Amino acid sequence: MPRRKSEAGLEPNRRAELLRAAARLFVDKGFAATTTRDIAEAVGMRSGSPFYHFRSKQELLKEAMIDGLEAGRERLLAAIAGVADPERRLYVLVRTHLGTLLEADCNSPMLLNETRSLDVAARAEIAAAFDRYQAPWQATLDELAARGRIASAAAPLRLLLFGMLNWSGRWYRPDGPLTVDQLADSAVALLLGRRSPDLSRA
Amino acid sequence: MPRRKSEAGLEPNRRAELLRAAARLFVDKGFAATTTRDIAEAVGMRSGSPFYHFRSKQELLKEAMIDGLEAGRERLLAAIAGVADPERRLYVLVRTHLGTLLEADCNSPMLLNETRSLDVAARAEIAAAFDRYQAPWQATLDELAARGRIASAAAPLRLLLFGMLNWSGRWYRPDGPLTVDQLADSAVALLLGRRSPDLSRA
DNA sequence: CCTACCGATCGGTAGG
DNA sequence: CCTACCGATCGGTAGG
Repeated sequence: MPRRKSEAGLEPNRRAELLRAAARLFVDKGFAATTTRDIAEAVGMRSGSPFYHFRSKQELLKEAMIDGLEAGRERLLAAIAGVADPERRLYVLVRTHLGTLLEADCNSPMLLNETRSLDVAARAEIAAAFDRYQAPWQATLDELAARGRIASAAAPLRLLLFGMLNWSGRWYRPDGPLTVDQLADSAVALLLGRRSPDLSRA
Repeated sequence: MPRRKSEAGLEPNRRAELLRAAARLFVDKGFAATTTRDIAEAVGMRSGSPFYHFRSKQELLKEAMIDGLEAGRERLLAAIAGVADPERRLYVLVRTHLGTLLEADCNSPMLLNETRSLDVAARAEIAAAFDRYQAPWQATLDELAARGRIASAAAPLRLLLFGMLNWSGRWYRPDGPLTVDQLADSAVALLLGRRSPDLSRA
């Protein structure tokens, strides 16, 4: 069921619409299993039309990933602005990240999966965007390590942290027994070595 | 470059060979991006021949996943046999799981990703196999919780744990600075709330 | 397990 | 952004 016909150029940003639809489909079905026809149909276009906006299916993926990471980064920076206490800041980072992953309609971190579908040049762009996304995390972990609240801000800890958060995109169900707030609490408690007994019944 | 011709039935188990090749390719390129021709070629068959052993590409995936989970489970059970202390047993579980994931040539847990490509019946079989895989973990976590060494053995903790372990399949490089032993140490230290200062330089 | 093949689908393009 | 289309590839099958 196609949407209304576009009025010859009056449509402001079909490109952004395509990117959102593509991101959603890539997350749900995977890059290879998603058809450019699926994407076109999702925004009410004909099969060839996405190629008026993007050179290739790969470019659609690359742009969707970079846009998603950049939007996520801006959400992070806005959320931690003025949060001086590093423990509190870690919580805000975790909660905001889980929000992007589990609540926003474009859970971009899950797309990191699909980097393998890109060529070397595009991979480098993704890596750079992900580094920017990681920067506020690294700063906060460094601060926590300096104060002795975590053992180390070195690679293993940061990667284990992203692992436990990102994997939740695979199993978390919004209609399940666990709220995103509770999940964020559990993750932070685990990281900071607290017992968080209030969650033992979740 | 095809292998030698099979001598009419003397070949014992081409089926298992196909499953190993399929698992490897599915992990590396993803299910949808892997061609049944890729799989055939990997074991020196012609394009149509895998369908002599398997009804469909989906069946190949399902069998590869179940075999992988079952093999992983047997490795787990063998490794923890006779390990009475639950903290030590947790370490052995983590280390063995990481071995399956990062060292064995069939890192089956990564295939859990591809469950979405299966129909409902097959998904139920996978879920059952994964439950069997999880059983020894749950028992150990319950024991640790009963002794107060972790806050809770409820869902969030177990899922966060699998998350941080499984995600490592995405970034871990055997030729990198981190050994699998060190990674296992970091993960267990995080879980049990220890500081593990010996890893602060990794 | 191979040969030979089919129908369907897919990414992408020409030309407007 | 649509119409109309192409070449390539893919999962799967018949028949031996």
